[in-house]
Amino acid sequence: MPRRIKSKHQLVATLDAELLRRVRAHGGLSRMQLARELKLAPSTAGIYVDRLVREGFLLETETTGRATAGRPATSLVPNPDGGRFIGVDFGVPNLMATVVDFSQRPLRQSHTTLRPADSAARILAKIELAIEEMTARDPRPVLGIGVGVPGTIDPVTNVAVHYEFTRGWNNVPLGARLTERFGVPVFLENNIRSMALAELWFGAGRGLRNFVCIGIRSGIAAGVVVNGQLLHGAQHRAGEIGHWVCPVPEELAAHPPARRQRGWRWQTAAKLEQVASLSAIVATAQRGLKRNPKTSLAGVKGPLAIDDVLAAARDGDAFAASLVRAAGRAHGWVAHQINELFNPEKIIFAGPLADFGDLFITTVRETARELGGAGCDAVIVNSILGQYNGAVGAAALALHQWKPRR
Amino acid sequence: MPRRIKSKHQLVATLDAELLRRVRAHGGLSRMQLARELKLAPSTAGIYVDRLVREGFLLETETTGRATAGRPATSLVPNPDGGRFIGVDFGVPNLMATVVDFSQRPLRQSHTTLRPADSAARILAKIELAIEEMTARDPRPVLGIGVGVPGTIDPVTNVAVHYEFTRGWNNVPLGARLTERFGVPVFLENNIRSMALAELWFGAGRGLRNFVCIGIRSGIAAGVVVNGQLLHGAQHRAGEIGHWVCPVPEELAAHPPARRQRGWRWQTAAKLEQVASLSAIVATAQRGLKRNPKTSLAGVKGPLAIDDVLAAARDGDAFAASLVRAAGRAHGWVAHQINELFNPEKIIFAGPLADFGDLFITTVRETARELGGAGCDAVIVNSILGQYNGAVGAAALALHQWKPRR
DNA sequence: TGACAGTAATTTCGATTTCGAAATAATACC
DNA sequence: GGTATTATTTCGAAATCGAAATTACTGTCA
Repeated sequence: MPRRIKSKHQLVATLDAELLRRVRAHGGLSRMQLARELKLAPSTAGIYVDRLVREGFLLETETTGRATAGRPATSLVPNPDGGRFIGVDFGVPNLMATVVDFSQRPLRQSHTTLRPADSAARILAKIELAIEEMTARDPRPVLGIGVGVPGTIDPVTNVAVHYEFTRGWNNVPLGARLTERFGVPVFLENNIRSMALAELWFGAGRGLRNFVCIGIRSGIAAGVVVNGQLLHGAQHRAGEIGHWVCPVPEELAAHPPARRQRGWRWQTAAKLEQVASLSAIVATAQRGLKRNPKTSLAGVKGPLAIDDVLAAARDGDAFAASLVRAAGRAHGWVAHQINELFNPEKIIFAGPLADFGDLFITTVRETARELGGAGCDAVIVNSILGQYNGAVGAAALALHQWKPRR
Repeated sequence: MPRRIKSKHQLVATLDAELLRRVRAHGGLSRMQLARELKLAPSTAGIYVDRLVREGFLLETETTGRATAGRPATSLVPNPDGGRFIGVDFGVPNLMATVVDFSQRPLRQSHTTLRPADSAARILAKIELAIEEMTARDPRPVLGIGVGVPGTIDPVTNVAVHYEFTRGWNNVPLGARLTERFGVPVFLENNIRSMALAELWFGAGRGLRNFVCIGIRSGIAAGVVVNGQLLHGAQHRAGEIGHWVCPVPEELAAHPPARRQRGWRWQTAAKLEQVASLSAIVATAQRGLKRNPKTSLAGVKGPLAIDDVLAAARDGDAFAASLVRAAGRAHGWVAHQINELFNPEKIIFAGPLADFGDLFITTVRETARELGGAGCDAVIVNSILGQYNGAVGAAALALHQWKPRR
């Protein structure tokens, strides 16, 4: 007789949640399929499902056309009215929020900006405002809140431990604060990791057990999924590839090189973030304006923004395009390193460069293939989830942890 | 992040096996401690322990001096006579074998060499011979065999899939072959990963949940432990950092550089393995003999071996020492990258360079600290397990999977 | 068209496992 | 000797299993 390690308590505690997760992931499963997936006796699966149906969290749906013999399965889907979850994701310039229903469909979204000068208190206030906005004029209960936070967090105490680019952002008791304010469970996660969760549950990572999501915004970080689970590291600081010391594509080097080495340059001090993040690209563009008088970027009023560079590249501006391509080379190197180390099924790029289109990702692929010799096993793709990516992942974080109280 | 149900077949196969693992790890646990660790009711823990004692796999030991009030706990330890396990680890030049008893104490070890020209069949024969030698003149039953194999393996089918440096080493049904021959369960693992297992269970990784073990032999690879489990990757090919494209320390560059860049050099094509593996170091030493007439290495007869270089470095030869230091720099860069990506508790170096002493590891630490700016969170250490490292890990692999049949 | 075989999902219903709380055991400290 | 404290065992209750019904279909053949 096979013995289970999970005690009754632990099993009961998580079985409801796990069952709901599977149903959400597949969008409709029968009792038998659930029993097989969770390795439960059919009778046990039945007991749980029946209870969740009775409580209004699952709906039994009519079986759609089958052609197989045998009693048709009754499909179970999450009841959209089971409750709502809120997700917030913020980074240096943007704060995104979303509400999703119980079947994880987004109901509403909002977007505000944060200023680099904003204090921790100000950011907290803006988060609370965004959450209120999401719950306004909708009587259905909110069951949980997820927040994607830049920097390191402690998912046990729900404290935002540190973020290097916001003053005073140290040991902010974000979880406690929001729980107190809204009276529902709050879950924190690092924001690149919540992007990875979004990929895992809705995006290019659906159904995969091993993939890496690389988020390129003002910083660069990786969310790593191993065996279907997020990698956190000893101090929840895993994925900081922005600090990787990397080769520098010619075009992105701070000073023109003395001598070309097949288009790359090595500097001891070059961190990936200072080379191929959005802010680094903008800075390089700014520096290069004089040397590239023909570029359409010269006509931009005020300080350059990444959107200017991307728009110019899209319109065929050679200088802007060369910068995008150079960033693609740097990230191709990253993809190669990650592929060799993790051997993931996919490497997913997220952020404005990914939303931008083919020029970037094609260069990434080419570079990774070149460096890999035999080729790169991992499929390299752009995220297709768009900019609410992190917020949706954060909402799903709360949604996926939630379980009915027994 | 999904808290996954450890259902019966998933993470922890059976309570019996898990219980034995815990007892081995702690070297003596009471029923209560086991119940707490495994989150079982005390009564349940009691049932399992009693049965294992009855069957002769656990021994109840006298309680050693305590000072606490309350009924003293009866400590449980594995019965050394519960059975023996054999571990084999082979790489390009060496084949190591060991037998351990049921309490994972090594009983005997052996060492043979393989020649690069050896065919797959010849290697298989040598493995079988080594195993026989281990079981000879000892009537106690062998319960399992673990093998650390270079290259990729499939732990499900127990096939050695591929190894680039051995001719004909493709889809070798090593597991089936040995099971048939010896009639016991056989487990395969990649050999760097079995080194990591040895560290996890006996070495510098004891008690840690997140660490990385870097093995430097004729190739370079990493065994990664995340949440107490080995990382395998989608095709069981994770950890191939030997293929990483890396900066090249001056001293190890194939051609003297045109211009120094703070002691490093970047080449698009430089793979870590071609720069800082044992064979690369030997090759560089050989190449550098002419330019360094004063080195004691010039006096070595025949082709250089890595031991010559290490011995010379230990004796104060400046050229040899500079090569060791340069390898340390390269691996310091590796440690930095790994630290940022995984945020492990430790980074453990294994192989002759680690056995060699401080010169190497100190340079690694310094370089990692420099590159990390704020410093490197992970503790960087040498393995202290010596060269039977992988064999012991392989034996433990079998030992830890084993469970009494019910 | 309607019995009937075939098939697969679900339920039913004891059997088994595991739990949880209370009882018991074995010590230290007073 | 009594009390406090912790480990282990006891024992009824709850969870889960597994195999055997039962149900609800499809397809086939008279």
